[in-house]
Amino acid sequence: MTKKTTIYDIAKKLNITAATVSRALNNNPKISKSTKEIVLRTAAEMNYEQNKLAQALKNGKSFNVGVIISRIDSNFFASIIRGIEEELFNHGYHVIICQTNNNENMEAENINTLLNAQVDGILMSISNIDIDKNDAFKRILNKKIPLLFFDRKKSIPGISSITIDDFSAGYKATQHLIDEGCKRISHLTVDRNFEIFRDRFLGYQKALSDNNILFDESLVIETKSNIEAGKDAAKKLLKLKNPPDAIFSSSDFSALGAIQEIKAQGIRIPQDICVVGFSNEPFTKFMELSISSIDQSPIEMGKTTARVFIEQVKNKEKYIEQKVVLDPTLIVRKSSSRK
Amino acid sequence: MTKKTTIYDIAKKLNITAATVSRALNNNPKISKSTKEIVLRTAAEMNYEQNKLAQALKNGKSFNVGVIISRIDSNFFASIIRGIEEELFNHGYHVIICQTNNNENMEAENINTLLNAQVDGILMSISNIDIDKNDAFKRILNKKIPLLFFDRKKSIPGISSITIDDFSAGYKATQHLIDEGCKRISHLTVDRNFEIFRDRFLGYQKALSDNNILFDESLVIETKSNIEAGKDAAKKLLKLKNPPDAIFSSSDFSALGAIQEIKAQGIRIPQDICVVGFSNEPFTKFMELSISSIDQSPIEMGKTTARVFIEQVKNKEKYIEQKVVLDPTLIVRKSSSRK
DNA sequence: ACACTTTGTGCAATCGATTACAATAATATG
DNA sequence: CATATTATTGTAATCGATTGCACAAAGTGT
Repeated sequence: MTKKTTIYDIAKKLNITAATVSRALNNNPKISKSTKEIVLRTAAEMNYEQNKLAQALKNGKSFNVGVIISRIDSNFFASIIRGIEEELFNHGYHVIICQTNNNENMEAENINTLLNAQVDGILMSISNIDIDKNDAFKRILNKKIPLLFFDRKKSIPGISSITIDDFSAGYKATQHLIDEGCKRISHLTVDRNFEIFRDRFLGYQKALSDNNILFDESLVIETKSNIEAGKDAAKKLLKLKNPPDAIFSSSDFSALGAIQEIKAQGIRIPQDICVVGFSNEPFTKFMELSISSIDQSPIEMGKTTARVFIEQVKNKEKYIEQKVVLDPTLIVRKSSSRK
Repeated sequence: MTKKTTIYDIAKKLNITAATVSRALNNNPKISKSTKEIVLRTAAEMNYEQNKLAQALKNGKSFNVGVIISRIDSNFFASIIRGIEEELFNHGYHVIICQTNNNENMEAENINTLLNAQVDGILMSISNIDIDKNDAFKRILNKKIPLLFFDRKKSIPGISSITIDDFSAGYKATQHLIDEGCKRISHLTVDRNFEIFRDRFLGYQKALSDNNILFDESLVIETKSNIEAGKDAAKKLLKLKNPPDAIFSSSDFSALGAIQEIKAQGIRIPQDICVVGFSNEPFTKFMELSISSIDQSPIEMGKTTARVFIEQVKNKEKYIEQKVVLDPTLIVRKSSSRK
């Protein structure tokens, strides 16, 4: 069978050295025009293709980038990866996907195997709040390859991050609900140990206080990001002696669950209760009772992450951490517009 | 800074050879227990980690697998990748993602760069119907690394594929519509040059004839898989002198578009027209007027693809192509149940 | 015509790990 | 005690490409 041809094969055929072939292929200026031509031609004839592994080993650069997320089958993360892949492909990089399922051990394991695979960088949305206390994490820093956070970040000096302004998003959503005439606004949060959820919560609080609405702890519920959790949260809220007239959820999925529960109880949306979700998952738009949500422009987030990575690779010495903050967009739909 | 430690560093420290270190680390039976122990201990102390690149170069095995799809930001493909990643991770493989956006040139380019990167296999849903006439494709065969098709396959001798039974799916959906009392059933197809779409169409035809319903070419419309295309198709159908009383769409997205258009024209679903989509995208379940659809169990499809790949790698010699056909499940929802 | 710079290639080491073969030490056999 | 075995470890080549240094041929200057 056709065993792959190497620069040695080309060299032998032309009675020159592999070194010369390598230089010719890399368009090294020290090689004469005539040799370059014949090498190039011969390489084409012999169907030569560079072995990236050998190159990677020699240069210490694999042109592979690891991307770690909790799970890929959510539109948000899939879109981010789409953005990353598209952008990096143009620079010759390949994207290696890893999922943690929000498991901290998995996250550490993923980091380790990616490092062993000699990736040139790691782009991740963290699953472990205390990632900086982790050995795997320290290995990344030791190796001095770029590490970037997107979405779920942790503020660590020297590490760039690409996020949306979650505080602003929380503020916008809440202000919108207030503008619609809501007075008792509940907030479904996830784990506030993560900066993104804390910031959304803080934005929510700030909007309340800016509008002289008293913050009521009992209206804040910590849930998982899924439909069932949203239903449960809604049940709790509706049982209150003084139930809310609006819900701002940090997740589209729990927002959907809440909506289902609210409707099941015969309460009207948006007349009785307005709802705003988060992430602008496709289904929020498609439903007859479309759900207002915060768009995080995930493709753009992915592309930006890729771009920052590329910059970092190019200016290794004079690298300065970047904290890119994208603007969230509130998308008002039926679930929260009373006009 | 901490430069990575190699087996040579360990060897030097212990006054032995790198060969011995390598053997000790690989648990080679020829190495004495005592040396193994001290090597292992020293390796740990020095934070040694295997360089997979060097290993890959030597062994001709990178433990990377390329996955090529049209785009990752659809639930169907994202779920497949989830399945593939989860399964392959357990066998030490990493997944490299590539997107074609249904562009044939992109597909060829992706194959080429993956091969240069020395992936150990390529799993793909094809974007190019004539892929077998492609040079990039021939390179895969020449290299003798496993190539598997999932979802959009092309029947090529020697190449395994993992799909659902699209004929059966088309049949089931159509039969269901007939059972609901529909007589004039339209079919929205995509590009019937792809086997999956042709098979769905053939299943549709067969169900019709099995029920003595005359096939009417004017009820078959070729569309793209998106909402706008679905709307356009519905417009055409509703303009017919004898419009359909059911639509079986090969895509959930065009089904959704059709539904929107139908409702906009004041026609009732499912009373006047029943609709069945394809792929069981999440939104089909979430909508108030939930959409019947065919579930392709994408995660399972991904896992199966990964498993077949692993098998193939393990039995290189006695490898026999496999055509795995998973069973599709019709999920009946409101858009097509008249009871 | 001699000394010196260019220009173009070759030599050989290197990246880090693996492995066939050789060699030595340790133990067994008669 | 000499030889045959076996158990361990070392030597060196290999995977494929890159690159600093050396060197020969050709060109330039005086």
